Order: sequence, then structure tokens, then C-alpha cells
Amino acid sequence: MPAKELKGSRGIQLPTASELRLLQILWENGEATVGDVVNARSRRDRPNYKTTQTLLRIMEQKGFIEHELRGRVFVFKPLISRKTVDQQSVQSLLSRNFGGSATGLLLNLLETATVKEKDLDELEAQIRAYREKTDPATGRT
Amino acid sequence: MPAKELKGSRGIQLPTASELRLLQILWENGEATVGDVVNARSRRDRPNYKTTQTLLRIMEQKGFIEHELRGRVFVFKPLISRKTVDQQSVQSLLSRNFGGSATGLLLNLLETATVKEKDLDELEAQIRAYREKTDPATGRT
DNA sequence: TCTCAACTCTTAATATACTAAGACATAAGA
DNA sequence: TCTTATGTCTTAGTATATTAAGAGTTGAGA
Repeated sequence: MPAKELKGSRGIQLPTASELRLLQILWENGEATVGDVVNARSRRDRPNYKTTQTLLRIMEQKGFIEHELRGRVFVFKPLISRKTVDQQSVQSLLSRNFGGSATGLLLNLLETATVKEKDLDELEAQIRAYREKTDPATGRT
Repeated sequence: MPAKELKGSRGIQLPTASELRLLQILWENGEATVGDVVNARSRRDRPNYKTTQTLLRIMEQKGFIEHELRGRVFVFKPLISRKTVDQQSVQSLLSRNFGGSATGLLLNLLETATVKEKDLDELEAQIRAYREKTDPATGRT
């Protein structure tokens, strides 16, 4: 059963913080009922059942997830991948704060965040791979 | 004249997209009146005067900016730096989407964004600098 | 069969974001 | 002096985000 569309979706729409928390659970489990989602959180920060239900319905209206009636319960599945959300989130930050330039963000990250040694190696490897991709012959443009 | 505080500010508060657009102008100019801010935008995407005024007032309540009465007009100045906002924005994205790990974000960036050759050099230099900072002797941890 | 727990559907309250109009003051120019 | 453009202060409407209660349904177990 497909979801109703919301009204004027201008441009891409990113999940909100609350929605993202639920999406994480769907991504980890592949699919989940409302109860599954609620119980995936520790007793400490466990969300209200009704609240979770409402959120999932809204997320379906937004096209982030879909549901399927199995028996008499709804089983929800993600329609949008973690990678897509991550990329769109990064793009959004990039245009909002860094004028669309990835470099500013990269430098900010290295200045601010704690990056593990292993990650630095990985990152350097990625840079080499990126150069290869850009210009397989010399690694230069 | 200091601003009134808003109510329950839970944790740090980031400027919204609209607020960030105005902050950029204040950062560029050092200070600006409502009219200055409005006219800093091209006729195409020029915001409404009244709207801008309201936004600036809210931003002052949030502690992002302050104003000073000069003659009969308000001159606004930023209280928060671009660097601070950038760092907090990145941290926010990091915890929301990447479980707090900078590496996921870095790899995502290299996969997705178009990074200029010059920026790759700069980035490698930054990685070396970061290693130095971490362990001046060997560059290793 | 009867009760109850789990579930869906409907409704709603509160907060924030965004946008802008209306009322009123005043400096400056005709 | 009188009008007007420019400003501030007050008020408000629409949209979205977040949270959750209440009504009603039904499968399952006592």
C-alpha cells in the first residue's frame, strides 16, 4: 500500500533528527514493526509507542519508508539508503556553511575532530584513489 | 542594550538556514543595519525588510548577534564567529549521521564531492600537519 | 466465551521556523 | 511646514517538528 504524498516538497527533503534515529534502526534490521523500533532502544531512551507510530507514518508520507501489512501489524522497510541520506546531509552542510566547497569542510574536520591514526592512513589511500580516478595516467590533472 | 534570553536552550543552538544567510553578511561586513543586510543581496533573492528585521531580533534573542543604537538606527554585529558555527555544524552532522566518527564523513566527502587538485595537496599537507601535532617525533601514534 | 494486550486510526497540543503586515515615530527634503 | 521614506515595535498567520492521548479493532490466551 503506497503512501500519500505530502504537498509542496521543494527540493530534496532530509529526515529530521528524530526520523534519522528511527531510520538507523530500520537500516540495521532491514525491516521492523513499531514495537521492534521501540524496543531497539534501551529502557533509558526508549521512545513512546504512539509517538513512534506517528513518526513512522509521517516518514512514510515523506517517502522515506514504506509499510506492508503482515497479519495485522505493519512492517516498515526503508526506501531510502543510509548512503543517500549521508550524501545529501553532507551536501546540505556544504552549501549552507562552506559555500559548496568540500575543502573548507575537510580542513575544518582535521582542525577540530579527533581522527584516528588508522583513519589517516585510510584517508590518504582514498586521496590516492581519488587522484587515480581523476587522472589514471599520472595521478595529476 | 543586551538581549533578552530565550527559554530552555537545551545544548548548543545552531543558526537556522535563514539565520546563517544573514550571519554571512554580518561576518563579511563586520556590522550592518537592516537595510545593509537587505541590500547585500541581489534584487533577485532580496529578502523582505520586515522579515529581515524580525529575523535579526530573533537572532539577537538567541545570542548570535547584538545591536547598538547609532543615531536612530540599529547597527548589528555578530557575537558568534563563522569558525564556531562551522565547527558546531560539523559536529552536529557527525553525531547525527556518522555516529560521531569523522572518518565516515571524510570518506563520504571524497566519494561524493568534487575536490579540486589543489585542495588534495592542501589536504595531504593538513594530514601531515595533523600527524605532527599528534606525535611530533615520528608522526605516528 | 471473555478479557486484555497489542495494534491502527484520529486528533491535538506545544515549540520553533519563516514570513510579513500594521501602528507609530522621526529625520530629511520639497 | 508638510510630506515621505526609513526605522522600530507589535502582532500574527502558515508550516513543520515533536510528542502523545483517546477511540476503536482484534487475535490470543485464560
